[in-house]
Amino acid sequence: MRPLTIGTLAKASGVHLETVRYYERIGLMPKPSRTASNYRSFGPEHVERLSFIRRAREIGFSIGEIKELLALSEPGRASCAEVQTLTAVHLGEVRAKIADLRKLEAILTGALERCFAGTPDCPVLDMLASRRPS
Amino acid sequence: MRPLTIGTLAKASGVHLETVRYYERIGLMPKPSRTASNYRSFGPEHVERLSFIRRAREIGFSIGEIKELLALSEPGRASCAEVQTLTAVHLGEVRAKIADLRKLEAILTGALERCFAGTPDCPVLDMLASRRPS
DNA sequence: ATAAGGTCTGTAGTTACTACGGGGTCAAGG
DNA sequence: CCTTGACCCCGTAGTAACTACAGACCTTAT
Repeated sequence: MRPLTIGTLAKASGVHLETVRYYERIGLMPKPSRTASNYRSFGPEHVERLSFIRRAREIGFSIGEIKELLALSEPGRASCAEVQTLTAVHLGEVRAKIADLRKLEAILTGALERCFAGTPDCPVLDMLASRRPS
Repeated sequence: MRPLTIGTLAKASGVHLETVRYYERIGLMPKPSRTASNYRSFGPEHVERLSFIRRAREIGFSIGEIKELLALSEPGRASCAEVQTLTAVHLGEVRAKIADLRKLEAILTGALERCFAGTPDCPVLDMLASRRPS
């Protein structure tokens, strides 16, 4: 497997090309070597790291959290416990967000149901105008 | 009730002071009249509008959507149907987000459970390294 | 009179990208 | 050999929705 250009790496990892450069700028990806004509030159380890990052982002980890995960995943750091903690914190955030959204769902559903009941004024606007959540 | 300063308005409506100025800049709040010394001067109608905006934001409407809601709520526009549509669209988005987050919750929970089972390698990092969602 | 606290403007920082503009480079076809 | 199209370079600016200054001015109370 010979060196990949940034475009090939982007396709291989499923990350937008400009995002790869962005990750390099913020230090999430290492600065790669360059060809004679100053093109970035990547290897399979970059595909792996970038794919890791993409999956972690999809699961909702922040860039900061991913930096920690990557640091913890370096060989020699028997850090499962710390990864666990980080994941548990993130899981808590996800659950909190779900709870919030369910409340919103109930509010919106309630307002819409009153709409279909054919009330004179608009129940959605009423709700927004005067915090009557029920 | 005499005119309110921006700080009083902010407290009365529950919106951060700098956010009030921001809303004015982007045209979400009207430009208020000014005192002789150039202080903004607000009335109760501003408290109402700003509270409406805050509640709509809490329910997750975007600034753009709130602009529409405010336009639709002006007297003379019997627009309950349009408000309904907007709300239904938003409700759809909320439900989609809940569905996404529940998937994430399952993934994270699964990874953590395998952790507690005391496997040799870190299941969370394994999952991120090699898309094995099960 | 002075000190504390409120307000003014404009600008920059936040998160995680995405898009542009103006230029250099590479590979294939004619 | 030259051109055309696709790729790459860098730096900057834009996105959403704020939040946080800095430095100046004003008001209120002691």
